[in-house]
Amino acid sequence: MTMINSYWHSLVSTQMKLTRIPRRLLEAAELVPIRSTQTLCRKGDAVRGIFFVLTGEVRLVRRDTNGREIVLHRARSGFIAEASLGAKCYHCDLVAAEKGSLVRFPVYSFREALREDALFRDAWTTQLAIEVMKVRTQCERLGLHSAADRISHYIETEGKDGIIILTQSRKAWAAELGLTHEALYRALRRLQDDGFLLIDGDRIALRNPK
Amino acid sequence: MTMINSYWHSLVSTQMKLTRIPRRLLEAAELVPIRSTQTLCRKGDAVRGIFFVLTGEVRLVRRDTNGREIVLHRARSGFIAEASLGAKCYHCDLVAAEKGSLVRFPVYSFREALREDALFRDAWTTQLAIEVMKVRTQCERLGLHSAADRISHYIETEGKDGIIILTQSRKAWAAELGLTHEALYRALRRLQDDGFLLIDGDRIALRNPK
DNA sequence: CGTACTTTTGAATCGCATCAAATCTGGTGG
DNA sequence: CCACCAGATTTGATGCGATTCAAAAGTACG
Repeated sequence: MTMINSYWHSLVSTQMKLTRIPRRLLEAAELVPIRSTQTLCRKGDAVRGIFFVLTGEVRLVRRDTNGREIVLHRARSGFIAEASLGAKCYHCDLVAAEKGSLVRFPVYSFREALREDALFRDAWTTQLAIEVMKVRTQCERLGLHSAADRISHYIETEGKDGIIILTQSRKAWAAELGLTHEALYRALRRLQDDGFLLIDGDRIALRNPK
Repeated sequence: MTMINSYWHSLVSTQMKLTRIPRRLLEAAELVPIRSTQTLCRKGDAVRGIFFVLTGEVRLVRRDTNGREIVLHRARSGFIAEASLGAKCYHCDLVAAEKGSLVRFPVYSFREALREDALFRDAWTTQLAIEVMKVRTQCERLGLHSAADRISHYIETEGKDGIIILTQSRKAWAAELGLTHEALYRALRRLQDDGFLLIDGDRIALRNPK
């Protein structure tokens, strides 16, 4: 148990760079294996835990009136649904996109830890602020009217030096970009043909990085 | 000065319901009148202050490659650019959309207040979490493919009981919805003609509120 | 080796963007 | 008070791009 805890400790600390997870909070946590497509919680469920993704991928999704999934957030390493800490019930579904594992922190222990550990609190606040900025960037992207613009924007903001290594299928990427998968395939093809993109499997590079 | 401070105090406290702004932070604050279209700060500027809108409207905007404005957030009463507290420089422009006034809190004093006042800190964290959820809702809206869906979604999430009172021009609303103003006008017209909306000036009501 | 899912392409359609232009409106200065 | 002006509102015509529906080929996994 101690070994597992120290495993969490190092992983979680890597993510929240400014501090460590307080010992007592770690001791109250629970390691949860997840299988692909598993729904961890649903919109409306009472908030029982704060989740930290260790491996695999967990998505924050809502559904439109046609039942289509809208992906609001993807977490492959780090907290997910941070905003639920202050809420009574979840505002989205949490769905695993891959097999993996996560840590569940009881809400009560989490709040207690924030109250009593200043470093942890600072890290949490920073985490929330970063999250706000990320989501704003996502809004900015969805505000662009063409598929090509959204693709460029994605590579510029999510990649490094105009290069992105995709960590999801193109179909899933299309959903994140607010496009149908067909529109994404065609836009990628055209951008490649026109010399704006260099595509090699999951590695996609902008030819004219600004 | 005392009177002005207590004026801020009541306004700011109304917004941040869970606490008060600490006295020392208020004393370090500065009242700033703003005129319409004034740019308060630009993307890339060093973060000098945290802004709280008292009256008027301030928008958080970025510009796409064509120079078109993308509105990421509108504040008519409350903090704006909260996420900049943890950053070195602003990540968006702040532009006034109306004449009004705001309070500028020096970043240093703000951080100090968060460190030393537990109630204020809790309120701030809650504020950030709420902001995350709001922006996620905005993403969800922009992920919808049709103008009609975005309009309905807006009324359902931003209005009360299926009724929204617009606090901005339709042109500005169109930008917030990620549409051209023409597309918004036409969609509104069609929704009204088809009996889905009841439009009376700035009051817009859903006919089939779910 | 079969099955489920992704990737890819095709064809048809629809809705939104774009360009244009005619009111309408609120606010300003004469 | 009125003329004027800038911006918002509204309608029209046109074209493009994304959606939709369909289907084939590729791929991963048990």
